[in-house]
Amino acid sequence: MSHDPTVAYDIFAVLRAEVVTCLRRLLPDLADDAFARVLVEPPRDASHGDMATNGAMVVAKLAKMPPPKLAAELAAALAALPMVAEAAPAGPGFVNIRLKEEFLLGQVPLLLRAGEAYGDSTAGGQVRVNVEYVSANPTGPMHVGHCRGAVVGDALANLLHKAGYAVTKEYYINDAGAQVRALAYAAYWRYLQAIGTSLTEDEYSAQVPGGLQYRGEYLIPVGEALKAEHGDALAPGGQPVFTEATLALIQAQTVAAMMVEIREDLAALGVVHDVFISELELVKAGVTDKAIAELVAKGLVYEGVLEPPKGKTPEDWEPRPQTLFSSTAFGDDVDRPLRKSDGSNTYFANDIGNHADKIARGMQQLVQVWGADHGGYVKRMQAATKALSNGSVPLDVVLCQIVKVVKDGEPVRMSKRAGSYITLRDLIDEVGRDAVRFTMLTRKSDAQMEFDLTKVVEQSRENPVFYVQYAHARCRSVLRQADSALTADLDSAPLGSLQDPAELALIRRLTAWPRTVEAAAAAREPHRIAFYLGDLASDFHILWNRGREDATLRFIQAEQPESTRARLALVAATATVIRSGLAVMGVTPVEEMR
RNA sequence: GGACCCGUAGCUCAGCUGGAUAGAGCGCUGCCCUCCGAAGGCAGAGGUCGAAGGUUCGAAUCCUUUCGGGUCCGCCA
Repeated sequence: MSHDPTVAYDIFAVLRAEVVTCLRRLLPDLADDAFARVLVEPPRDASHGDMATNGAMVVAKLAKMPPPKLAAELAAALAALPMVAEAAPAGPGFVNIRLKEEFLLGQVPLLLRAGEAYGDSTAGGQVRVNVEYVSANPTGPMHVGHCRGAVVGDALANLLHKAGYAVTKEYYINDAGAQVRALAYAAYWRYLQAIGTSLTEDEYSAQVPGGLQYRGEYLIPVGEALKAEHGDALAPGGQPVFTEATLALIQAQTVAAMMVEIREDLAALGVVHDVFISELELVKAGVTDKAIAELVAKGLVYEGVLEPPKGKTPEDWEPRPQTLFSSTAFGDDVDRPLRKSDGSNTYFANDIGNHADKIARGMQQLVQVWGADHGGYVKRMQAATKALSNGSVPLDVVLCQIVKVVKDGEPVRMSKRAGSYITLRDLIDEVGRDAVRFTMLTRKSDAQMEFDLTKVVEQSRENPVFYVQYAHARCRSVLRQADSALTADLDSAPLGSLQDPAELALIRRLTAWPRTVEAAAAAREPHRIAFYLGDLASDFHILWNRGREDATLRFIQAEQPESTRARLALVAATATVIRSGLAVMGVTPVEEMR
């Protein structure tokens, strides 16, 4: 494999290519796909070397050779490579690889030249990926329930971008259903109050279909704004007029006001979407009808009667014919309704329009970040996407489990602003944006999480937010304290003096950053970045602590400018990778701890 | 009744898409600060990976069954 030796790259990918080349030469009769499962990874035990490959074991069967024998031959071939110091068969057929020191150390200057772009990958091939996340109903301020999805989605989008995908960050505004209509009624009430109505809240509520919802105070400014713009024209004499025109007008203005607020909340969290798509606009533009017509044309829509759910039958269940999409043809459990009994579209039908629109805009892969309560919705949407794209556009859904907010172990419930729940703003005000973002990524998204307001701001080893930030601050501190003559052009510093196991371990960790990015992106698991940074910080702190016991291991050595420069290069490289990782997470690196 | 997610050390969680003797932090036990980098550091104990089968050279990881927890199951989004 050829690669530009002046550009930083994933050395694991380089070695993997070499392993495959060697295997091909040893086994010329094997087909290419025989090597698909060949891996080159860091060994579990560092004493095994820098890398290990399962290549011999993976192809041994097809090659009709005992794995250890093939491993021995592979090791001999690998040992001849210029960057390899030693390659030896081990265990059931692994080959352990020890890299030449200059090759390993040589990664540091490449990394420094790449800067925060280190770890950028071409794996995505600039494939157009649409990542939709948050998509909270525009019916009120964002609350903590939206927070995890917002952070996970944003970090995932950043991650995919870094991995070489052409990413669109998207927000789908659910501004067409019964919920936003209920919102319009609620805003109407605040408007009536603003212009001075004789109605009581209960009297008004009695006139509203389904009763008055969304009673939080956050709609008061909307009522005031409606008054400022329309006077009492929307309710002459303070009496409500429930015409479609009036309600639609109020609804549009209220949704717009809520979206302003939601965008502000998101901005406070550092989340900025590229595209906001309106459900209502898609329906009006005929996108939704067209998408469903497409399904009809494919013979995937029919009138039918669904079986009641087994076990727990709803009280008011009545079998009735419905317009159904044949999602079972694509792996769903039952076919899904597209129309409500009043003839209007179900949420699912409109969401089909949403996904059709993404496909029509040329998206090649779709990612949805949803709350766990939407788990039952995954198969039907994947079915619809498959049908619409003839299987060419995959839809991945990342489900985020519930976050329980606690303080000192006690559940926290009430919001200062909105009464019934904790707003996103409350959370950010309490612990800060960076702590929120980092902490939301310290668990797999499909695992439940407890968010402890006390622990996430604690300055201790057990708080990963602090631990990683501290490592970066220490790096920066060292670089500030060093003589500026020593910190110039660190990418040309001779590094031969880096010999301590802790130093080499840190370098190995740094070289694992590109493959970490690729693997995390492939798995759609941004939490892996947080864990990698925790490991990297740990390696760095270990090295720092060694300097306490052994003064010769301190970074700045007054009498040793050359080894000082080598270490400063390593420190700068560490800071660079931490920043690179934090950038994916959307967390600001700090220069000092305060 | 069914679908999806989770179950790994006393606790909170990783485990790089099937690899070597299953890891980390906290907690626990024992050491280590006159001073030069202690918002700590070093070492140790602690596991039938919920259970039982299966697939294969090899399983915490894949399949089946089962037990516990969560989410959800036509006109909410």
